[in-house]
Amino acid sequence: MPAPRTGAGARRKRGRLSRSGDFDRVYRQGRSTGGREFVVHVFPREASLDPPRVGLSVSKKVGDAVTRNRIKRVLREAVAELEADLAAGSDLVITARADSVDLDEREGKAGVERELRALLQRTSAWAGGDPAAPGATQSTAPATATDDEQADG
RNA sequence: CUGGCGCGCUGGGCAGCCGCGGGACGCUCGUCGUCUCGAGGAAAGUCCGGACAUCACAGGGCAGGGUGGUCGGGAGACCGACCCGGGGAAACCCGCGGGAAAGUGCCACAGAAAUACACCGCCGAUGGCGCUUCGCGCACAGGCAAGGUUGAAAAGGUGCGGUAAGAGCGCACCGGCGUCGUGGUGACACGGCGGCCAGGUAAACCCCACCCGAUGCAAGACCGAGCAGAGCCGCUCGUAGGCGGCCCGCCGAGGCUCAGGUAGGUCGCAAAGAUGGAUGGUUGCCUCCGACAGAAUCCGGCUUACAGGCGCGCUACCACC
Repeated sequence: MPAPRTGAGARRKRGRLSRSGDFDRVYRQGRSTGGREFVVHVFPREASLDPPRVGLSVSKKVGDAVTRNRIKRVLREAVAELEADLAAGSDLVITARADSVDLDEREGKAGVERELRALLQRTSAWAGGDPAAPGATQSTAPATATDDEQADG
């Protein structure tokens, strides 16, 4: 019995969002904000001690396989720079839109990082930036927030 | 040299800093260290084939589908050489590929007629009629398919002979067909002879020869929560069981086993090898870095896309030296 547990635990990459169920939870129950190039969904989990997890979504609308790989790599580099700013225990999904290709061609990683930072600052406002009392705020806030976002988008 | 033609290679490099995935080794066992490997010629389209896997399957046939010049290789729808048709001065390039005398269908419009005809015509030798006598006239019987008309195409073409007019009826050459000979493994080529009877379409049905079981790594194999199911033990007589091994003490209504197999995991899976999916970011220099494009079970082939650069071979009409 111990063998599969350690094997699974060692394989799990930290800071990555996996499982389509996790994605669905972020989309359905999280809040979102978007710009011209990216959309960010955020969902605070209960266990706040875990490091934040980030998932990337780059659809075929963005471009062919080479283009999509490029966008994902630049996004990963940018996220690595901004990781310290992320609230612990939160899941977020970053979706690239078609205009992100132009941004990358013009400014590269620096432009992507700048846009992403702007979006994440907005999310940190409603995440409270306060990991001390996450359980109380999260139980009430997400339900209404989800409705607002769905109406907007 | 220049122009033309064919083939092959390459598909940014170097340096600094910061990163990512796999593997091996090491230890102070971790958010560790060292070493090492880490996208393509097409990774693409998924058009073929093979391996592998599960299911089906005595043998044979039908249906359905695929392939189609020859020879050699091969698992092949692939490759090489050759044959055939066309282009070029040449190197070379492009194209097609069993069978249309087994049968059926179709061939619009036009045209008299589309494998079959007689509209306009020609003749009227022979027979008939009239005049009349070795002949002439009529165009009734009949003969003809040369000429005209239509068309992409009218049952070989041109010429001479021949005839009443004509006709491969005869002859010469050409074309096609058959046959014989020679050369070639063969497709086929060349030559002799024969008689003239035969349109196209098979990516229309069809006929002939050969080949083909189905599904595809989300194949498939193993482990396996939870829920429900079956069996056994136990249910206040504080028992079964639990509190890390034992005793006391406490808690106590459930506990254990089973096959099946969901979520999930492992394997399949690799000298790149993931399973939200690594192979990157940034700075500087190289006068410029810029094409098409990102592995997902593996291996062949085909097809398609492609900036720039490099090399080799062949050819010589015209122009230049």
